[in-house]
Amino acid sequence: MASRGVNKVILVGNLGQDPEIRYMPSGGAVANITIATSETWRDKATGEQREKTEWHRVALFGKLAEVAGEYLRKGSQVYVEGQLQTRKWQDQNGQDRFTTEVVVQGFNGVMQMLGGRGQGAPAGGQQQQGNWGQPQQPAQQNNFAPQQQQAPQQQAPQAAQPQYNEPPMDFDDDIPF
Amino acid sequence: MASRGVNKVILVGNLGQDPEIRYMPSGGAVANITIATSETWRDKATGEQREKTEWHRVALFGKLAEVAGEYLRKGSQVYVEGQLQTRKWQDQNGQDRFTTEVVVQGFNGVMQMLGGRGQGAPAGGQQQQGNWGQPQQPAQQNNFAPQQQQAPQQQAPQAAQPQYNEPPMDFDDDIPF
Amino acid sequence: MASRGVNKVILVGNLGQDPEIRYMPSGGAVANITIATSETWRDKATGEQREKTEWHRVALFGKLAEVAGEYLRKGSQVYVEGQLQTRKWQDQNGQDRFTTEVVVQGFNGVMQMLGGRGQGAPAGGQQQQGNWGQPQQPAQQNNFAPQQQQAPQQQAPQAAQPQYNEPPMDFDDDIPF
Amino acid sequence: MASRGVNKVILVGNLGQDPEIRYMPSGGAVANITIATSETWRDKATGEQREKTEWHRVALFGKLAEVAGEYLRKGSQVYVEGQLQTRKWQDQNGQDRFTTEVVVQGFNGVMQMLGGRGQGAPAGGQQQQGNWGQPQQPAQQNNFAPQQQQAPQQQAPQAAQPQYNEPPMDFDDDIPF
DNA sequence: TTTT
DNA sequence: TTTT
Repeated sequence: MASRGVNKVILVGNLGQDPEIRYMPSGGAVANITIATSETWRDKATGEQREKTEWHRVALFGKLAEVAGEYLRKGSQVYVEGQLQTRKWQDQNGQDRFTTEVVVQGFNGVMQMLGGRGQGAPAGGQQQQGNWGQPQQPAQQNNFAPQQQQAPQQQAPQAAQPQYNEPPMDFDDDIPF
Repeated sequence: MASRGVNKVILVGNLGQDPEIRYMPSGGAVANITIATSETWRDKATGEQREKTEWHRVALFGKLAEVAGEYLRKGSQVYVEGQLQTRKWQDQNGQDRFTTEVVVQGFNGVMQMLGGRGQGAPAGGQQQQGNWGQPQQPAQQNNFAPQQQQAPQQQAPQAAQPQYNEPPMDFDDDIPF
Repeated sequence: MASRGVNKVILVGNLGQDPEIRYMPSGGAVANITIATSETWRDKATGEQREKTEWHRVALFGKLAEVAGEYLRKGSQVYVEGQLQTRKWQDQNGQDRFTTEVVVQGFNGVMQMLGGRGQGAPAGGQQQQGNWGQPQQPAQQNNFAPQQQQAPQQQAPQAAQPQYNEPPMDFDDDIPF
Repeated sequence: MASRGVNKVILVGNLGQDPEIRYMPSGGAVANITIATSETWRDKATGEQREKTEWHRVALFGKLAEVAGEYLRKGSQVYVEGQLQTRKWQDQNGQDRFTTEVVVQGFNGVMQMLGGRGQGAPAGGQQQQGNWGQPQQPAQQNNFAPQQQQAPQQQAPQAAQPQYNEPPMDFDDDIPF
């Protein structure tokens, strides 16, 4: 995998609902989540406090999807880092439609649960420590060069290929996707 | 303006076409550009080199829009930093449609032309060196300043409110957003 | 203000100690905090779980400093976005020393407390839920607005000039700055 | 590898000098570069244009170091994404000193040369500024390609592959808008 | 020390 | 010095 340019999205927000987990034919997990970010400001004219919430559709793959499915819940606060991806699908009338998502995958992808113990309680169990990334050598200045190149690999094809061609999740009407 | 969460997009890529500049009733400029980022990889099955290009719809506002209109051209390489925004509109059948864009505005927004003198020639003239960050005409600059810098409190609402409620640029049907 | 290039740091981590608040001659607040980020990995040779913590020196200015002083505490989880800045100072022997910090200021700067009610209790009171991003007293909020939002042109110079010329916080000897 | 928190630095700037390449006992390459970012503003008091340049010390490892050594030169414009790291060393008096660097490595690390041929590096012609637009030894370049592409598990190297040596996207008919 |  |  080589990339030309930079395509990066960073979100910190709360889940609008529980993650939806699916499995691809390959067996790989996919987690769809929606993350809310919002801004508040005081309306100049009326002096009232106003708020606007932006909903982000996020798709996590592989190990990150599993972790999301296990530990994230509606309301969970999360940090995600991924890339923008627009995919095409057909609506019931056969018309082309497009959906833009934030795709989070091993390499380029990061998912960090925030808030500590207080939220995002694991589904009936304690959180497994730090295994979802892919074990590898730390950023130790002295020994990584060799190890950097050892494990990362299975991710790239995933990153470049179309992930899946299905219609978007169906949400409530007022959610913008 | 206060924000809850983080909503950030960083792109480095090349413009697919010249910017389209419009002006809002308020006089503020809006520039629509499309940025390509791409990834290449070798297909595991066929061994062929493959490439996938992602096109990003980006909307710049105010001063950044003016600079974009003046200096960016099809093929220009650019760094933009903005936020994801999905807006709703009605297609010709009255059906709700959604378009996701990267919105780049004064505060949270950054736009940096890359590559130096070689590209992004100013419209109808040679590009002035090192001046593209600030319009050459102070008058121009001052026209925008009130909205962007001297009255930034106006920025927050702009940032939070729907930027403009117009149908998306009319493009070909096969456009991925 | 115009910038050439991009200088951006994004950190999510926990405070090693309570913020240290100071005030500049101008009256502006400065908050110094240290943020820990860490990585864990399994040692290939020994098979043991290992961890490496990186400590970041962060300086917040103006309103963000005030908020930090009011709501952040040792252990608080926080998202900060700022820029790298290296400043020069003289040690007791008159030798030049350099300290690199993450500077977080109004414009380019972002500070978001994470984790909700569970942590970072406000000094001497219970933290209101979902309100920690904005002081409860509108008066407070308005007090800061003039400096940060209504007169942002004053921010740019601040951002570009050396923020303060003092020796770094004195920490324990083993702290990496 | 698992990380707690986020430690991310994004820089776009120009090299102050040619990269310095070293090799570790393991054989892995390390490239040290310095990147300048700057801000300009108008001094409120004097009305003069002022500029402040920030210099960043960046260390690239492994494949990215090799690419940097081969293609980057003094003046080259580059995008790097890495993490902050402070390391301890002893000066000639045996005193502890600390140096903070941006460490760029395979996974978390990104290095993208900017400007393409448009910016100055003509193909096999006179080099305008630096030579990084075109590989000096094509053989060398080809050495990397096979590894990157035939063994995708060696992703880190792939990430470091020369991006810019491919034909320009042709922005013609196949553009989705 | 870069760049404009 | 944090956190898990």
